[in-house]
Amino acid sequence: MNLTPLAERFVLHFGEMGSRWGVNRTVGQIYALLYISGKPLCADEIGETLAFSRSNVGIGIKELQAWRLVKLVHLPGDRRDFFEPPKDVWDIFRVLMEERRRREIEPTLSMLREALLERPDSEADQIAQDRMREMHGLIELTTGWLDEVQRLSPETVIRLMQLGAKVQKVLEFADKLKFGGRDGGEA
Amino acid sequence: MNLTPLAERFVLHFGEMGSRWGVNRTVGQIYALLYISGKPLCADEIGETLAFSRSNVGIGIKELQAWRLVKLVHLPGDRRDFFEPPKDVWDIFRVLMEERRRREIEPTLSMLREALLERPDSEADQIAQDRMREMHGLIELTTGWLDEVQRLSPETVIRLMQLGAKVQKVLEFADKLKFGGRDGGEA
DNA sequence: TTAAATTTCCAGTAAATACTGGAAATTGAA
DNA sequence: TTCAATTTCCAGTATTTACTGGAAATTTAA
Repeated sequence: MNLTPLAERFVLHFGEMGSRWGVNRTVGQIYALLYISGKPLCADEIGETLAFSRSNVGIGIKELQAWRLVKLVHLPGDRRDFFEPPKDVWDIFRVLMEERRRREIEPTLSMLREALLERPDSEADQIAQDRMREMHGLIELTTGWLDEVQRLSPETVIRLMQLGAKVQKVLEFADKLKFGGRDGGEA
Repeated sequence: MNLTPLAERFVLHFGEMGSRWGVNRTVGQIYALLYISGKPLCADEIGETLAFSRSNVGIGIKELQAWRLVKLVHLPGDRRDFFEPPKDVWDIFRVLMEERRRREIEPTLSMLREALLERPDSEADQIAQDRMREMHGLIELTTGWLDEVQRLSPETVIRLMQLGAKVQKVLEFADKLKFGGRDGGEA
């Protein structure tokens, strides 16, 4: 399979960006190719198009599967493995957020929880623990919020985003109408 | 300067996590150390505490400055450069979001904008461009929302987060009261 | 059960990144 | 202006990560 100049630019860009997103060039390019192809591709097709060795494609796909960004599909009458990304771009977004959270946030949250259980036995530890408590509070708040948002339908989330800063006005109304914080009471 | 076991765990953890956040071990550890120290540190102190060469500390600090995660300060009667992170953890959060957006999102947005201006001259390009349009729409929506949210006070953002999924109820009210989308009209 | 197609694994190699120590440049007090 | 303190730069080395080709294992149609 041969790439059009348009497709090639897209693929090369994702290869470059890969490193900023925690994956290597190969993985970035493979994902980009699958994303714009509009149909499932098999490992050989990918390797041929991007000029990667068969093994390299295999490793890349395995990584994308670990990210839940591509899934394995089978075409009737063909025993090869084919791969495709989630159809809906919102699904991709959600998965990406979940995975990044799992990899980048959760380990730190665990560490902080443990560290905050200990009794500080010096002034330095006292200060350090205070700082950790601040960080912990922020992470709890934002991940808790993310949990809640994920329970909303994509349509609601879209509406919310379109509302933008006007949400402040809505909030002021909420105050009057006694919509409180997450405990349901007033602030 | 010597680390307590508590502080050491924190520092080592951030060293490990660094790679997942797009910085190396050195940078992660330096930042962690500055974060929990509660006072500005100079390069020598950092290098001595973490057992890094003086140059390595210099490079690491430069990178943290590029991220706007530490700032240079001077202590009276001392000509050495001292460094400290923003005091407020919400500032750190905001800067982190801004920088990640600038590095991870903006380049892709530019590329998509350009690619979408072109006239597709094959069915494959047509499909590819459709996919790019989807991605572009999602990014525009979310970054536009982020822009708006940044205009709110931290207190408002905190309240919003604490509201969580209950925001849906508020939105339903907003509907009745004719709070519309970002254009101010009704949906 | 066999054999061809396909995937996974692995050892070796290539490339990129991180790190060091020292030399050069810069800074600021005297 | 001088000189000591401090920072920045740079070349070389070490470490880590990426990639390849082939061999072994697995799968499935016949």
